[in-house]
Amino acid sequence: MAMASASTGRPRASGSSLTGQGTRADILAAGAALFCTEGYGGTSTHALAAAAGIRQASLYHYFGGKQAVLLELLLGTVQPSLETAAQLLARDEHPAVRLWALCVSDARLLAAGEHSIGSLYLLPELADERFAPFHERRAELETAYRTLVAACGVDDPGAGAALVLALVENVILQRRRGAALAPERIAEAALRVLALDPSEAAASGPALLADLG
Amino acid sequence: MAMASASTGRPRASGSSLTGQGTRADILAAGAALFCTEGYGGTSTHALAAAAGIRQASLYHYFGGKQAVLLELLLGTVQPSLETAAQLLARDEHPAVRLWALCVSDARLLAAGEHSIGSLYLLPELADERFAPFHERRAELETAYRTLVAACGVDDPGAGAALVLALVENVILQRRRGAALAPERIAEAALRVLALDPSEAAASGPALLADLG
DNA sequence: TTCACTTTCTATCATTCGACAGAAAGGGGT
DNA sequence: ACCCCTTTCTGTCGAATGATAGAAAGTGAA
Repeated sequence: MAMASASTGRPRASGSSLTGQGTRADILAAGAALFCTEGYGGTSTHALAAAAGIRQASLYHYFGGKQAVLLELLLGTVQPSLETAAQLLARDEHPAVRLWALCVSDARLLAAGEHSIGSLYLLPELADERFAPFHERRAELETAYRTLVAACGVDDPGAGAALVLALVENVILQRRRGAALAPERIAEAALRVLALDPSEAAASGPALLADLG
Repeated sequence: MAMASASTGRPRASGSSLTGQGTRADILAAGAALFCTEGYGGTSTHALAAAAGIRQASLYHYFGGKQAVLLELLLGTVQPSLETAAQLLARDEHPAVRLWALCVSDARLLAAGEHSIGSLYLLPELADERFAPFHERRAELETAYRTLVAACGVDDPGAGAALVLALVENVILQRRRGAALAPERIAEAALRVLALDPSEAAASGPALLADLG
């Protein structure tokens, strides 16, 4: 089967693959950078390939097209959030503490990476039905938030979850404009917006977070 | 000089100008709709012209290009917010009440219109320096928020304003996903996130809002 | 009517787009 | 050595892109 050793075939034209993870990863990295800065429609397959260090036609060996690159980026971005959410839902700490941890975790994910990959969430082109798989996962994440908010005893969990997500998601725009608030700060604000006392969650939250791995 | 009566010259090919405001307004309306749904790079001058009911080349008679259309849309969108903010800063009601009113006003503006025009704020292409005039106005608005937050006695007005704006701006994404929270609800949450009591602001806020016109 | 002006059109330009076909270049297994 | 497979390339396609030039079609005032 010749398991992908990622360095077979004709050698790469430029020795740019510094991460050494293979061409496919290079394309994804290039897509993350370009889609975030130039937009989706503003990024041509040519530019995408050039940024990845390959020719335009070679792109089609790895992906069906631009939209396949974006979809994979999107799915890869929600997945860590979903996994953390699932872990936290199965726990039995106080709901407010778990919600705090989820907020911190997601805010960190959105703040991480060279180019804020969460920026992809904001692309208008995401309305296209080809990205429906992403929206499904995203809806699952929102459900997780709603479940935790409901467990906190908030009267309107739907609205509460929307407010909490608003604070967390805004990290994306904050990063775009310069510097973002500290994740812990956002998590505290999230509890405050639900009319909950953030002090105890902020105290025992870090331990829970460290326990997740 | 023949002041623009907006109906001179050769008659429009299609009688689509239902608003009757002239071709320029048609182009802006088409731009708002297309940029929000297809993105900036995803909208061609051809599509823009077609949606406005004119030919592609005629676009260049009214605007220097796509970017001029977007810039005018952006500036036209912040302006109402800035005017309301200026009015509220000159008032002498309690700061929390004025902040409440500003949040409600902006949330309403973002929720209004057929296509959420605030969606334009999220376009990645806005990083281009050609849109610098917009970012300046936008920074002024943030300063207004910060001033009001500071007047409320919050210890870190910069972070506070960022959190409040996060809640207000998220109306854009909420609309995109379906239905947005009520503006009053967001304003209350904004005060709560600052550890302020929203009850009195929610009580006397509507009167202030009605007084602005 | 004639003139100046505005608006909109058709036609065209070089460039770039996404996508495909097919060849070249290497590695690994036998 | 040979063959198979993967990777990457060059070359090319029709269609679409942004932009310009110049003509046609209308208005209102002199």
